[in-house]
Amino acid sequence: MRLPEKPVLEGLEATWLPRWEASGVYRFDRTRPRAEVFAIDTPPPTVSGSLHVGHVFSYTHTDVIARFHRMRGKAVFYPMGWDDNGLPTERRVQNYYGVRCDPSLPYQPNFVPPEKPAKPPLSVSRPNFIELCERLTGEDEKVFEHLWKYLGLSVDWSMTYATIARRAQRVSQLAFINLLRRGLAYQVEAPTLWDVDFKTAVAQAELEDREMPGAYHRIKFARPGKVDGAPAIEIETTRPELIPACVALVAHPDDERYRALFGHEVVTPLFGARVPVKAHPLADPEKGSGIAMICTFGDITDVTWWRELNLPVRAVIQADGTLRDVAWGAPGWESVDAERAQRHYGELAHLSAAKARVKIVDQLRESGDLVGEPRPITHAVKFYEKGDRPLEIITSRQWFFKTIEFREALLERGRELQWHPPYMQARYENWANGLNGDWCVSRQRFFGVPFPVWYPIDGDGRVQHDRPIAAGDEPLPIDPSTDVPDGYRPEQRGVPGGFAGDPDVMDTWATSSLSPQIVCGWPDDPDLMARTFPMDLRPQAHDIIRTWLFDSVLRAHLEHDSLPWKNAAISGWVLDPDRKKMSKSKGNVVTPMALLEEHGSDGVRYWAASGRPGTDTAFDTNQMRVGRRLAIKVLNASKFVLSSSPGLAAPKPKAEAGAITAPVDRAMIRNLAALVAEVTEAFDGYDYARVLQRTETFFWRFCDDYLELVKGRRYGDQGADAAGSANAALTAALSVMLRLFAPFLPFVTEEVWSWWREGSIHTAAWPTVGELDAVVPLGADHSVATSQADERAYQWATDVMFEVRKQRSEAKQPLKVPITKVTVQAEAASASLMPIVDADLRAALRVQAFDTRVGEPREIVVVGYEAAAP
RNA sequence: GGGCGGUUAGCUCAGUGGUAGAGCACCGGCUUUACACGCCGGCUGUCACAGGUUCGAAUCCUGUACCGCCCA
Repeated sequence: MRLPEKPVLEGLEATWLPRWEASGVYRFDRTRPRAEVFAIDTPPPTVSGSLHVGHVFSYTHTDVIARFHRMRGKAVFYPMGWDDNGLPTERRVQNYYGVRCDPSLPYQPNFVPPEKPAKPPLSVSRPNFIELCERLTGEDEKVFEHLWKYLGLSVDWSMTYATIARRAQRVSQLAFINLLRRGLAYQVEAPTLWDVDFKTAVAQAELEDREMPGAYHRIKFARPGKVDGAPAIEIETTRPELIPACVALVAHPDDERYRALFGHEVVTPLFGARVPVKAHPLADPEKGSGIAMICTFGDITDVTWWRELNLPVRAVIQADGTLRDVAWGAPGWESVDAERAQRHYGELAHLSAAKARVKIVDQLRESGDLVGEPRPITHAVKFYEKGDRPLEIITSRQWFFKTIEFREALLERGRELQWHPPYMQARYENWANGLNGDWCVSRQRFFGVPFPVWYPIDGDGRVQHDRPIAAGDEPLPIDPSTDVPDGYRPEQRGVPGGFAGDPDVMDTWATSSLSPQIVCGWPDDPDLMARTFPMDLRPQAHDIIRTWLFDSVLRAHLEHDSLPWKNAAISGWVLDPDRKKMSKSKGNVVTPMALLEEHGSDGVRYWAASGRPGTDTAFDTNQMRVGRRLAIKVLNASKFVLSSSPGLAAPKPKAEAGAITAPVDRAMIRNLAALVAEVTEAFDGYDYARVLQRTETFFWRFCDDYLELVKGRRYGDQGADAAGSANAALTAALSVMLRLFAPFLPFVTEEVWSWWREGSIHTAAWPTVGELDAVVPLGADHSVATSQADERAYQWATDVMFEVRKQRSEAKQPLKVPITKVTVQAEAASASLMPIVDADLRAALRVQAFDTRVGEPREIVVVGYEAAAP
């Protein structure tokens, strides 16, 4: 045993990280059967950003659980992933290098990116762009890995994956092909949510509502045939620029005001298009004038009306968000006055929706079709969560995964899953019940997993999207923009009679939702799959229940007819002192590395692990200081327990431990056994915060009360046997408490363990009640009566300590001044305990004598202090 | 508008029917032979509000207010 003279926390990370790496304590043992494995589906952080304190928070929760199961003897399967796939990486690369992707350019083999971001942005080919993405994410991943290791995550770094790497692409494409074969993946030309800046389709899961200023415009629709005198129909709309896209008006079937109009036609203002008036229950009689214009497409209700009422398409918004050219009078664009329509529309074409709105309001005002003035309102507008302008609905060809028809089965899967905390399941149910369409999985972007399909090109040069040529399983992953389908030659690409690759990439969630399959080796490593899948735990934050969690459940349900994991542990967020979510955009994010260096990894982990599952937690450096103090206390208390003769300059190993015979020692050990039972159960229920809190409380009382009480005795005041009992109890308790703390404070506990034990504490066995029972000698001592008597003695001793300490404090007497006498009056049951603890108390409190008598009420009085030396 | 969570000491939070708790902060004391990054002690409350159930409610029920989140 080698005890440091002055143990310190500083440098423990630098000491232990390389040793853990060298000894492979966190390496997954893949020879173990499924029952002995604990498999964790770790969230791959987005590499394009930077890790913030929220990541430190939630990843610590997972690590604490992983360490608990490792100590319980499980082979912990704990890989880390990097989410480098998709739009965030694209954006970061564009900004970092000052480039933009132009898919029409050829690949430049020796391309060197500009040292400083180019202005204006440099156009590069798609392969060059992807190289830059991989290069930058590679650098980011190194920084991330260093932080994770420094934090002490017990990840097996030999199993790291990336969501854009070949393995993830292969899994993603294989799963897609399987769905395609089963008819569960399909493509269709349909109105789809569309971001006009990113120029891509987006899914329902990526929407968010934002409160935006807008205005109701009251607009007249004329009734043909009754040119004069007949009252015009007035509708209200927030999007008057879509009047040229109007295909009908709609009112509620029961609305008396409009019932007579159903089946008749009205004429759009400015453009003179004849449109029918329809009835549909979704029309809200309370809203505006009770009759609405249906455009193709202003919002998702328009899509519903269009589909259910079998209306034609008259689309004006194009992919970039501007109004396209329209030839009024041509088929589909009939007008009662095509020339007038063209004149008005000509002023709108090529304007953005927002600018067209301003223009058309002028036109309506001039033509007299605007009733009154626009009425400003605030309303919820749908945005792509990463977007800057409102979503449009654009008709395009997109890939979908069937989702809606599995709604009930997915709800059942949600009920099958164990949620921690349980109420998070409501988020899942809420989302599943609110789904209004299948999952749109194609994205019109560059950096992502391509769809492994091509299309034949017919003799006239038309791409035959309804006859996709799917890649076979074996060559996957493939890139249809460079690879060639079976039966074709490269030079046939893009020519009549040849083929064309699918140009889109998959929604990143379509790949991320396969993280269990990616890490568990599906389908290429069935042996690993059998040992790890379905996994034990999915840890994640609650904001991505509707995306990552839901999609993962869907994919496992479709591919394996099972849940992907048994448990979902949902972390809360880190809130700043104003109770707002910490985020980069608010500028309130703290650099994690600086925190770890200032407070120590153990200190930061203590703060994180204090946040209960699912609960949002305030960012609180004070808690990190508390954690740091706890770690220091562990060092010092351990040194005391393990040393003897502390008066000597160099501590020596303590005397041999003996049989635990002193009642207070037995009581402490039994209390610790009760703690072990309680916290083990809490850990099994994923309530790590309770484990930490209970263990901490016990430990601190152990230091302040038990340690002080037995200090004199363990140095031999009462003879060798009495010292042996104290030393045995101290040592056993230390061993157990260190292991209870090990998942939370991996550095300091490993340091102390290394002073006196072989091997890593992190592969040591989790403490059991049985091992503590075993250190107290078996026999009559184990009777309930003896246990209770021991506990009363311990309790009585702490009561006396408290009272005497209080009086000494009130008398402002230094501890070194001996108390000459303490008179004690107590009920017989307590007074009779005095002989058992008398010697311990006299040493701990510097009391020369206790004068005890039976009586009530209980009174403990310090009679006097020895006169201080002159 | 619907749903979920929260509201306890100045701050951060425990506390699932039985005398309101911890840490931090604050005040006083103590260089004590593991630790001054420490130790001992003290102060601190309309448990958001209003009803109800109960012998008894921070805890269970109903409603209200406010905060946060999810979904429309």
